[in-house]
Amino acid sequence: MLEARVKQASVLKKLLDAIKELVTDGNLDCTDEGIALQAMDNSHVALVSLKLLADQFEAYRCDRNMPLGVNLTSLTKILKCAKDNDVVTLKAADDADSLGLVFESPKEDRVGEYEMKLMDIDQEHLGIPDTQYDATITMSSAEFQRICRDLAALGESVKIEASKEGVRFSSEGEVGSGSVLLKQSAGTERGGGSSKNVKRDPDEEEEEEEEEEDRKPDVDEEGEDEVDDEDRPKKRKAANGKAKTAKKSKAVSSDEDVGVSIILEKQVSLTFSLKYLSNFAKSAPLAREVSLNMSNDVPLLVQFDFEQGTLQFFLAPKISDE
Amino acid sequence: MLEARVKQASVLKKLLDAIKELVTDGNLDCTDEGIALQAMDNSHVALVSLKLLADQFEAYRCDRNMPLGVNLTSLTKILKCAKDNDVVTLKAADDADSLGLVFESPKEDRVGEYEMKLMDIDQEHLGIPDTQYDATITMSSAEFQRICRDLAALGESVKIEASKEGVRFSSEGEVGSGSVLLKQSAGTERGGGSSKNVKRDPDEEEEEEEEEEDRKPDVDEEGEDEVDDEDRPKKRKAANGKAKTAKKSKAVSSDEDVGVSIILEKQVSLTFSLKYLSNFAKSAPLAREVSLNMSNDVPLLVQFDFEQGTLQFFLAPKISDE
DNA sequence: CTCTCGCCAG
DNA sequence: CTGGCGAGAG
Repeated sequence: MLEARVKQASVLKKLLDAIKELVTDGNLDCTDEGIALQAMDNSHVALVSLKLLADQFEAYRCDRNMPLGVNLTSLTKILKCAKDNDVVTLKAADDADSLGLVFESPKEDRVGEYEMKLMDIDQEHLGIPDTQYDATITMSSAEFQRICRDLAALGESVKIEASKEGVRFSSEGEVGSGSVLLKQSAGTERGGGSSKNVKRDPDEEEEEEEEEEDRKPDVDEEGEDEVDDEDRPKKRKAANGKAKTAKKSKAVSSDEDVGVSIILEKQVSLTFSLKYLSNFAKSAPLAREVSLNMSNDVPLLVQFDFEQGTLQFFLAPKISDE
Repeated sequence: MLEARVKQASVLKKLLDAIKELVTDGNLDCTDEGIALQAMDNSHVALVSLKLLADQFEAYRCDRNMPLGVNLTSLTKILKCAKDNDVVTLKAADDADSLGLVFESPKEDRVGEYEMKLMDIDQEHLGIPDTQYDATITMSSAEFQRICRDLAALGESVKIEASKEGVRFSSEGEVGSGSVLLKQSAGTERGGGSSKNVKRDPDEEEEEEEEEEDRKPDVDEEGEDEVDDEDRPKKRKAANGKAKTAKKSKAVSSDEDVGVSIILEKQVSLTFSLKYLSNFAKSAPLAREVSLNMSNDVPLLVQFDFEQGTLQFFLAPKISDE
């Protein structure tokens, strides 16, 4: 059986708000590691991958792996019956054909109990390769959302160009064209080689400043990128792990300005459908930061790390990237 | 002639928002006691009864009883021409075929004068029996509205079950089923026999506690209900009066949490159309509290007591209560 | 989290 | 034309 307790219904509500437009049905894959959902969007263009970690639940128990086929529209409806601060408990018996949801008010004077019918969903579970990206941009999720909304007023697609100086989002259409350039935050500039300290956590800046002196700042370009290729990926992976951990502790605590950080192996310039990016950006309420991970001619990964887990979106670039 | 002055146009606006969907035409019965409107809803399923008391008007004069047949849709349109804080004066000459409305800004620097055509409405004035109900639930009107909205997402009807422990609203439909249980607020639990002090006003709790010792708390079930039937109704009626008065003084002043109180003669379980209940719940802006009065197989009374009077809705239960 | 505005459906 | 729903702002 499954029994998973979430302290704040708002987290689940935000998650569903974030993905329900892209995906209407999907399997909640429940294991002892947590709950995951992976699905192509309705038009099979984008991929959504959600992971909720077992140890980040208020309480979690899953005796047996089970895929719970849910209609996300229905789930959204039912979650609307919970107030943001309610404690939510998800329950499913083995082989159950319904998912139980219990909403308890913090004062425990109000209990809502709901049952949602489940469905069988044939799921091609896609393995997602653990790609190393040429450019990783970390920025405020709200800013990302704002940029998508602004540029969507102009055109259908956005060109994202990442260089050492910053990242440029540009779009054009009937009424005109526009672009937003975000400069890398001071003190965080990194070339491809100096990739150990990835996280833009202000608390870590001192440490980073020191290490910077032992390194070669701002000198690496594509040519050099080739030389130490066997070494770097491993380092970067470690850094990513650190970034994630640090972010989790911050997501709830601080609301100071999120800077823009760019980790660059190689300049990239890719064009994406703004319709999809705007949809991805709806996850902004989940996490202060978003990371955009890009390599030329490879699907973009847009990732939100939040308290309870990770939400990833993948989207292939438009072919004509000009 | 009639001349009735209301200090805040917002009250009238809220009233019309609350009933205009149910009733499109009705007689404003003006007497020296005040203004009343009673009408079946458009589909003749529910009954709406509004009473505005003469002495709660800023000024009130009615020389002669007169029914003013108004189209509530038109009245709503005209009231939209008033700002919330305007002082409204309703005027009607004897045998007039129109109702005059004057909107004066509080600073008296703006006066709007409107005339609305009246219509002749044949009205079967229904006597509403002064029923004693087996269960009276008093709760936050906002919460009531919320529950109606939530459950309306699931099904067409709601089963309301009142017991000593609390009240449960439940509904089911295509996507699943749901129920909300509201527990009676602490210190307010009452059986049917101890029904003199009805109001859940915290200020009165001490008094209630004392009197309770002279009574038989929580021991009455159906069997006993029969024995003192001649005695209890009178007591309870007095209590209802008290409740109303106390509520009025609170409606505007405090916004502390409204608890849930349940006065129970007998457990009841009734099923109602959520469409109608949701419509009733639209009156929530009028009053912090709502009372649901139920007896098995008898129409539900949903009552809102507000500063200027009382708004009641009656709805027959669905036949299949299960 | 509530209220208001704009969009979509009946 | 009106009401319900979803999104954005205070």
